[in-house]
Amino acid sequence: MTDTQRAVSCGNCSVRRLCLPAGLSQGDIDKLEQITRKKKIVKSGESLFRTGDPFANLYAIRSGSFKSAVIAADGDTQVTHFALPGELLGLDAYSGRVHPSYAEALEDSSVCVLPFSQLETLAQQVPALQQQIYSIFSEELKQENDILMLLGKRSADTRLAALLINISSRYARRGYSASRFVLSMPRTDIANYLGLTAETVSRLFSRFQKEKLIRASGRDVEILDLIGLSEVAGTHCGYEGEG
Amino acid sequence: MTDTQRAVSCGNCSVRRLCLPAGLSQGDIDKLEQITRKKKIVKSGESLFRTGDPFANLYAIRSGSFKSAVIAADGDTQVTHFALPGELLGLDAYSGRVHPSYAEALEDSSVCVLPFSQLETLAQQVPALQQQIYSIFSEELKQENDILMLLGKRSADTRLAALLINISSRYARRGYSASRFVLSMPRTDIANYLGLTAETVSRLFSRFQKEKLIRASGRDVEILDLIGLSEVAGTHCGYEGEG
DNA sequence: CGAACCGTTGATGGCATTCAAGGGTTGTGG
DNA sequence: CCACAACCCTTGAATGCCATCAACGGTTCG
Repeated sequence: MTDTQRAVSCGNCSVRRLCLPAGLSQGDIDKLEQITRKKKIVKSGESLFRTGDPFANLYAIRSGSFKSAVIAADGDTQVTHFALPGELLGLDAYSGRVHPSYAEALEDSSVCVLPFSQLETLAQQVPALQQQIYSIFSEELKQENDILMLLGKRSADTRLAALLINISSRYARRGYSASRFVLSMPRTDIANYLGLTAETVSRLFSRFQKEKLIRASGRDVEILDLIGLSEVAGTHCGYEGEG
Repeated sequence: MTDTQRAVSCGNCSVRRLCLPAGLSQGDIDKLEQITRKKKIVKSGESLFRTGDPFANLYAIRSGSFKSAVIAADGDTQVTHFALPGELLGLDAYSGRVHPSYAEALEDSSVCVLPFSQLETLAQQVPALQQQIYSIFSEELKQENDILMLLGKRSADTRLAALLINISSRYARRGYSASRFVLSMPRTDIANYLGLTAETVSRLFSRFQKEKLIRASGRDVEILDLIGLSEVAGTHCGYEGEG
């Protein structure tokens, strides 16, 4: 972990429209910047926080990606989220003052460290920030409901198709290609997240490829037939995350 | 829908320790009461709000119970939550200004209507209320993660056992018996919530009864062997909701 | 060069769904 | 008061989807 005291501030951050500053005036952003100065580098495979760690900060992803997961009593884990730049990690730790989940970098990544007590105080003074925090909480709840639908009702192929479309649209929102991207997570994480096994996911990648829906080579994915893929997803990319 | 302008205020509400007033001083509760005056009666089977309704209020359950659910593009629904007195409904509607899910009474119920704009303003002035709102959001996120684990990884019997223990502990917290209670929802809703079919749930009720874990007659349930039931749940009643 | 991890593919089996039928309860209207 | 419809719950039998077990090739890294 390293601190990079570069002149990267919210005002010129590439994901400011997707992050806490969204909807804030320049003056408010200036105030926000005073508590987002500290950055942290997390290398691929390293943890940003672990289950049980005391809650002190939220983390805003500047670059890279993370998975977050919960651990059951028997040690079994469930991946609950793949997080991309602009998204906040640690929101579920507020009520218990302890992180109930852990977050691990899927690639070399960088985050802003947000001391929550300071954020709380500032939000008390800046209604727009307050609203943005509510909005992020609310959005996350909405997304989780859509994932519940996916896990509760959908077949394996539908789940994977929905995930691919979801990731595609999230990349697109960040200015990257919607049709071609590199997955940052291994098959096992995808499988875990979707409530499947790695073998099933691998078979589905093969099948989608045979059906000319995608072209995939390892983690390199190209969507060839978005309409077809959407049909497999049943347009249950109502779970579109953010799009 | 009827208004009951009785002298039921937060200060003497039976679920105040589980609801918004938790952690507030008497003075703050007095302020809160001024925006929680309006009550609403919802009869069994009626909707409190529907998918797509504009967001204006949060609702705090005073008595009864609700299910909330999301509807997919193909009309398929997924029950996402069973809500008991003291819990808040509508939090997922903030960011989109529209209810992404609907809430339906499972029995004749009563709620407090909380105009969110007023709640927001008050929270700006009362830090303890602000914190309680964060806490409720955060708690909800934490619970959803636990449900994801249930749906993603667990067998049918584990899911049902975990739900029974969860409901039991939530009733207990509200001063009712933890070992004997009446489920307010039909088997189909339980099945939908757990990602199963009604037939499977019914079979499990029978099996649990044969194994002397519970005694059940329709929706009337008595837990005979909490230890045994917990073992089936794998102590994955880490999804304990609130216990 | 070997270990560790990752991804793929095949064969087999089990668990939950699906399809089907029947009984109990509630509520309504003749 | 009875008949009938609409639910709700239960149980049985058969199918099918996905997990499990197993083996193997590729890549990375020490």
